[in-house]
Amino acid sequence: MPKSTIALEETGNARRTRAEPRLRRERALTEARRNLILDAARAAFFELGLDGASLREIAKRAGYTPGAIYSYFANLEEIYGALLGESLQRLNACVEAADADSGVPAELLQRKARAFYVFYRDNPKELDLGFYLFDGVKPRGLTPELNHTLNEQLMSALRPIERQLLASGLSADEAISETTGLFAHIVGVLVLNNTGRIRLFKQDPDTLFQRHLDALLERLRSPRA
Amino acid sequence: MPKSTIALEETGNARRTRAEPRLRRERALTEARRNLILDAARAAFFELGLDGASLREIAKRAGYTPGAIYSYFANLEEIYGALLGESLQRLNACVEAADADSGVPAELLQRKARAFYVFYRDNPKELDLGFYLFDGVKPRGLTPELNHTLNEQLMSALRPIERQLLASGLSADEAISETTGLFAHIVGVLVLNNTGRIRLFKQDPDTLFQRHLDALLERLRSPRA
Amino acid sequence: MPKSTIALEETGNARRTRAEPRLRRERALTEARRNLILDAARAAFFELGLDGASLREIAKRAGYTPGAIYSYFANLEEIYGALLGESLQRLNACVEAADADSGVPAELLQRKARAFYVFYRDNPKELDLGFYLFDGVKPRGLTPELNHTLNEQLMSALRPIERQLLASGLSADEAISETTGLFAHIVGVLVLNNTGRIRLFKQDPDTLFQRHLDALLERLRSPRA
Amino acid sequence: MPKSTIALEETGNARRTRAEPRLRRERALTEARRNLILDAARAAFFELGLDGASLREIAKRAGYTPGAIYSYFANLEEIYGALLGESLQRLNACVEAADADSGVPAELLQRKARAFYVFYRDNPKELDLGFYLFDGVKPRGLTPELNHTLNEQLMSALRPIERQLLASGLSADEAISETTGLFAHIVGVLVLNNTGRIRLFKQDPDTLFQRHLDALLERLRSPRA
DNA sequence: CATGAATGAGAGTTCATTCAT
DNA sequence: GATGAATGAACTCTCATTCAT
Repeated sequence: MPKSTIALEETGNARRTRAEPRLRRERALTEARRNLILDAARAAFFELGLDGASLREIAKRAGYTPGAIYSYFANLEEIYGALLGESLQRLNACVEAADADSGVPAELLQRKARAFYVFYRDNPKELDLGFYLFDGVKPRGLTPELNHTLNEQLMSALRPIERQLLASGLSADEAISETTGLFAHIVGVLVLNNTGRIRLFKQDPDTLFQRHLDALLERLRSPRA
Repeated sequence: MPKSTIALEETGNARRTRAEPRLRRERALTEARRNLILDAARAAFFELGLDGASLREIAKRAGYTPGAIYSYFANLEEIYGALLGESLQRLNACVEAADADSGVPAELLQRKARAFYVFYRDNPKELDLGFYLFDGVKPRGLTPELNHTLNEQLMSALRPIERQLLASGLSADEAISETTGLFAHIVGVLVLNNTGRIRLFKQDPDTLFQRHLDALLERLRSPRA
Repeated sequence: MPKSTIALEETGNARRTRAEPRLRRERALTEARRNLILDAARAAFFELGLDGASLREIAKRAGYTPGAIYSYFANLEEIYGALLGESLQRLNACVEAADADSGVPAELLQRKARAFYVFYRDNPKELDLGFYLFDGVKPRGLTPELNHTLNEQLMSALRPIERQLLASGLSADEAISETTGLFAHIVGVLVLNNTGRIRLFKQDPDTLFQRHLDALLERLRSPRA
Repeated sequence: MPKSTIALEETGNARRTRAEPRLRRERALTEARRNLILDAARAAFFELGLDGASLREIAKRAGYTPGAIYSYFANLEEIYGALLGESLQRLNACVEAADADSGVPAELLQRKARAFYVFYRDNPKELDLGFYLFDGVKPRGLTPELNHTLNEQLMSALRPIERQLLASGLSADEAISETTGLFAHIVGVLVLNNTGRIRLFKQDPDTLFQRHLDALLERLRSPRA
């Protein structure tokens, strides 16, 4: 029975069916090469910053001629976009992986927030990347769809935090507002840290962040009347 | 006679005070022209951003040819540095000018903090400028001395805030820590705002900042036991 | 048996006539795909001009990848050549289709000439195509044989005009000379028109052409003594 | 008296007055270098055609690096424009220089027209140049002003012909119409000649042009009733 | 002090063509 | 027959900086 079914399937679009393995393999190879280029781009970006991550530099690191890159990406900005998308995916994974020993919302909130903070603290360049590509700055490369996707990914990474704030008794409005505030604080602390400004004040970012978190938790425990 | 005059000029800052009128005039002119260039640079930077404020563009706006600029600045980065210094001076002026109706420290604190926030909210490009030039990223142009001066100017702009925190009863350590936290928060909120990220969350920066300030004031009123 | 068949196929054009059905079918398919590519090329050329009709663009429109095109054409220029051949075929058809109500040579001449003129007036890009590929400019692609064929096609399109001039009483030499003159005039008027030069003089191409035709007809009626 | 006048002139804007010789010399040098680049461009264009006259090629021939060209021309198209302007100037000179032994309008007309024809017959590439830069094809480089100037130059070169037609008794409308027709004919004959098409018909351009001219003169002599 | 020509390096991008698969 | 990755060369243009004048 199965056999005849297969046979039936093979008549008609047999060519497509038989070609599938090859197609799959080639698609996988293409994907792999695309990733090699992204690796090169990421490395260049980490070592040299956005300005240094020129298309030529990326191509060189990937072992390609500049023109070859255009088989995989429409233009340089698309590479940046892909890099950012990838980065946000890793961020999401980190935040999702963060877990608490107990089921207490406050503790889970803390873990999620710390995961977010630590991700960018340990990968400072990724913060730059995120802020390079923003609404309407560069005309080409960052299509509205991609922009939308990237924004969604960012918001998705913050959702676990928002969820714990809701679970802690905040209203929807308050939850999103506090989430944004926390996000802003993390960004601020890390920007100051990355630019060496925090050292000026003889502070360290971890303490600053923890203090902010504590204050937030405290506010949750005893809300203003 | 001439000899002793020369000798006198060479001691201390005698050169400046007793300088021949011609020298003094020329020095003033040089200073004026330097400022003309800075004006042009600032305008270019505001209108076109850091990328658009090329040396050529600045020269054109200043009515100079590119080469002439090098009579007043060692290189482009030095112009950026000077621009930042100037910006910090204006920031300081804004913060100092902020005053309270009453003498209550909490109110003065609020006014000073708001002045700081508003300055960067209304001049978003100056924030970029500040973060472009940071420790050890760019080799040339930003000398250690200039870096030190700029850092001092930044800290000076925050000192009024720190002072009010002290006046409100915080310890020296706490005061500086809270100042840094406030600074970080402002930076974070504005970076998020400038990059269009705040709109994502349907928040607005003023509310976010005010909320943070309120929480701080609250903390000052009823400190944790 | 097979052997003798092969031998037969190899003599003369036996191969084509006696070809196995499979071969014939494949040849027909190849021809069809070649035409698909030419259709795509023509469309690209009409919409984007010669510069825009890149091999990539043609391939994309034909639903092929760039490499595939080389199964049907030796290079890009050969495509242009084929396009021109096709264009000349359509030109010939237009001129042949032109007919007069009466049998008066002068009227038929006018119709044929107008048909020629109108063809290029309404398809200005085809004129460009014709002048892009000319003697000895581009080394590759346009073989002497192809060049010969194209020239024959062009002359063939002008032959009806020449024939009517002969029928109107001109000598062979005069006929060919007037034909060339008419051709030159049409080309000149249309080049001027396509490049916007005619508007400069506030003239319109149709009037210009008609005036020239009238003068020619007048000359035919009352030849110089 | 003169002396004191001079002295008076020198006070006030003395610097400008004294600097004049230097300025003049430098301006002359700049002009000379600009011309060197134009020479290189013209040579490249004549030898390699418009496609071959790339900025790199022009720079190489002028002994410059590509970037240096931009001190003299805003972009490649501006070079083409300058080349065309120059060409039209020479055309104008040729037409103006053409003169007749007698004062008969018909003869002068013939001389002027021949001058126009001969100019483009002997400099066939300049015809291409003229048709490359036309209304609204290329966005940059050919500014509306430049376009206007070039158009004026072209019309100016045809004006002597128009004038003789008027002198021969044609109305203003007829004169401009015949001028345009003559222009079209010259263009047509030469395009056919340059692309090798005239040889196909075993004609030669000079005869073709002369025949057209004769027909025109004949028409002038015995106008249609 | 100021010019502005010139360098040299580099930017992103496009292209016809080739060729292993 | 068809793919599509890859080359290699080319393209225009921009830039900070230098330096003879």
